[in-house]
Amino acid sequence: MTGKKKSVYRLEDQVGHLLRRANQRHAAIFFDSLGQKLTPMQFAVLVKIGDEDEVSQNLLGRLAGMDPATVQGVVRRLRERGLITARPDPEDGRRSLWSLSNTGKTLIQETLSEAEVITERTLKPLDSKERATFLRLLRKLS
Amino acid sequence: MTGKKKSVYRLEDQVGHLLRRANQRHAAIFFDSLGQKLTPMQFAVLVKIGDEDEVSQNLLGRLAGMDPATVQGVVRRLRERGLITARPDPEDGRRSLWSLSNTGKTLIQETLSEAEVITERTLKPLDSKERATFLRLLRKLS
DNA sequence: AATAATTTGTTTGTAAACAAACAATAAATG
DNA sequence: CATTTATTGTTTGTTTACAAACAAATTATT
Repeated sequence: MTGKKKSVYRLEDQVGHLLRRANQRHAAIFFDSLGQKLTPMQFAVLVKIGDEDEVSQNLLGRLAGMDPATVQGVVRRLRERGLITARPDPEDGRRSLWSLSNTGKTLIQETLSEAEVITERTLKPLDSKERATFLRLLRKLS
Repeated sequence: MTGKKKSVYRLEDQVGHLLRRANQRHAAIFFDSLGQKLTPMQFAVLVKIGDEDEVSQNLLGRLAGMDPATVQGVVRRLRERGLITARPDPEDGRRSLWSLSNTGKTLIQETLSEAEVITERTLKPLDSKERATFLRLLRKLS
């Protein structure tokens, strides 16, 4: 009477679904506190440009984990708002080098502490030990 | 000489960034195996309609974790492909009740086992115990 | 029954996300 | 040097995602 138990596909148990939901929750938390100023990706791009001083679009995409076609739009909108500026790379005719404008620098400084609160709020359901475990395993999946 | 250590905001350590990256990886795995047939959300919606037999758009959104405005588009495209059909709810003039067409049922049956492989591939970097831990903690964050 | 509040679904607008195809430049290879 | 290969960035098209404002139908309240 033994046999293979019929597997039921439950969407809410799938890792993909749960990752998506966790992402949604984080995005909502982000929007709640910084939504009037920046999107998560705009923030990420500003942080990364700030880290590196000057970066090409392609490098920026690799640093922030974005497709080149996606970088395009994010960078354009930040430029339109005067948060970043570019100069042509003297050594490579294809590239332009992006850096933070003063407005951009100010905005990042203003929002960095908020960003830490966002991370804290996102991880609130986990205690300190769980957080470490979760982040360690999550890193393996990314 | 003690003092608060200056906190450095590293994007790649933030839970939001890692969740996003893990999601990206999962989406890529999904696309690799089912990308020519369905998107992750189309698949999720089909599964959920199949679970419930008949559902309204709003309920569908809650079941699959989607905004009503997002459900719109997903449902429209599935209908255009003849994978789902609707009838007006006789008891509520606002609703329409959606169900799988025969084509939709067939497609789900064909793809369900692939979906399990996708989950498996996504979780590959974790061993069995890590998977259980990860899913437990991830659930707390969604 | 009349009014208020809720629920269901739509529309518009903005922002990612990425495949696919492409042009231009640079680097490697013969 | 000439050709091939790789890199950088763009454009187009499709899909998801959600805020915000809205119309229509239902339910609750007075």
